[in-house]
Amino acid sequence: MSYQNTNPIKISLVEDDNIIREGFVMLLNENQGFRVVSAYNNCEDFLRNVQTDKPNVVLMDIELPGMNGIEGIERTKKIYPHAQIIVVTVYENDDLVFKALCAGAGGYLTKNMPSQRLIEAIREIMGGGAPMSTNIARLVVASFQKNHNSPLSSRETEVLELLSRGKSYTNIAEGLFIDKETVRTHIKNIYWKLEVHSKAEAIEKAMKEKLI
Amino acid sequence: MSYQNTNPIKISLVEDDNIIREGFVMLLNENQGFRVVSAYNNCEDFLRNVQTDKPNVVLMDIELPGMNGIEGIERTKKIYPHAQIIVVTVYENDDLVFKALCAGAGGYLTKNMPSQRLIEAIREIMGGGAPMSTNIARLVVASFQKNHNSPLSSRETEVLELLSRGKSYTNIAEGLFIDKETVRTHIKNIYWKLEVHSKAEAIEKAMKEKLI
DNA sequence: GTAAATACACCCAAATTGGGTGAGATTCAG
DNA sequence: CTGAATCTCACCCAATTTGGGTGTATTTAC
Repeated sequence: MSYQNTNPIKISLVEDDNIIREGFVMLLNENQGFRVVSAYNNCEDFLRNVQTDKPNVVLMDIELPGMNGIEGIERTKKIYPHAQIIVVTVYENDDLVFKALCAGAGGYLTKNMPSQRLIEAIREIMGGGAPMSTNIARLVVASFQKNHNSPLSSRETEVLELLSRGKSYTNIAEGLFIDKETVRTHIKNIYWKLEVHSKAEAIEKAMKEKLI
Repeated sequence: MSYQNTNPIKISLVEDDNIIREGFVMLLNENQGFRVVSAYNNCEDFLRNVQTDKPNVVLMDIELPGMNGIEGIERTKKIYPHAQIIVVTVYENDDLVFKALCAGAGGYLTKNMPSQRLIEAIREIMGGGAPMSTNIARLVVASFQKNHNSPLSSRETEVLELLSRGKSYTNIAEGLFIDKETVRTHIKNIYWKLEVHSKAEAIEKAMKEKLI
């Protein structure tokens, strides 16, 4: 599949650093397959024009004057969901990564990448992928992994899992084909092991320690 | 960083197809930086030897005779957590991908990749990354994204979010600095909008439709 | 064979939940 | 500017849920 012989990929940039922004414009426009249709130093201006710019891909910074990038991603997805958004930032902070992805980012790159990586990333996201820097990919995958040293038995974990989905003791008992009293015993033991005294505390602690 | 001048990366294979397994062995051993220390056609044999094989990286198939790969990943992580596990399979099924990652896989490749991608992936995972096929990465990232056409208002979403963490009405009211009665009203409206009649149903539906 | 895990029983009181109905204040789009 | 949606609070009621206590029996794993 070659993009050279078809319509160029339309790109919008949102980046407040003039040097970097202009650098990206030049880098991308050099490439036959790409066309930078707009470049802004803030989200507000970008959002006002996104529906006329109609970009295929948006490269979005996070730290911006005025509205931040996370909010910007959310709003973009609301008014022009067709756009694929790649975050390009210096921040490798866990929290920010997940917030960006939850808000609708389709990729996440850190600025210390070689510039060629940017080109690849745009091709990747247009080809149905989700370009991420090495460390980001690891962060994302690690977020799925459970704690392999759980103090809870597998049955207890099962019970807590159902409890965390809002099920009542009765519900859980039915789901596991055991008596409600047995569920209660399990939950008492879970509370004792986790040193908590309520559903909410148990779920919070279990989430934090990746037990469920 | 060159692996050629240091200790080779030790690799174990778990793959029941003889042709593919032997193909991987040859491909990897051709490479100076790698050494295949063992290759099995089932998980059971692998698990018996992993502590003596001491692989850095394990390439694991999912569909296997006897114990399946997901179970295999879990057990491997229990008895030899040091190993980095890359799933190599034909299955691109959502459920399987997430189960594998939850179980402890650090990467996920589909078998239709060019063989060179396997080499890259092993280097990637040893370098702190999480190698994934294009479609898999998209699946994983998409799993974070919320539905941008939620029928719920932002306040209602906030309430449902707290409810899904096991909080009681009282808890939620305190957390949002509003009255318990207001929380009740929100929840009644949530139930009406989602056409459900209980906490568990609301959470289930909200999760399914990615409202929270 | 001992410890952990799993399962069940009964007591009790406080808290939670779901449903109904109504209503004032604010915000936002047409 | 107006009407719809949202956010806020109030009071009624009954059934269910929850957390804590204590005790027991069977199975499983090391």
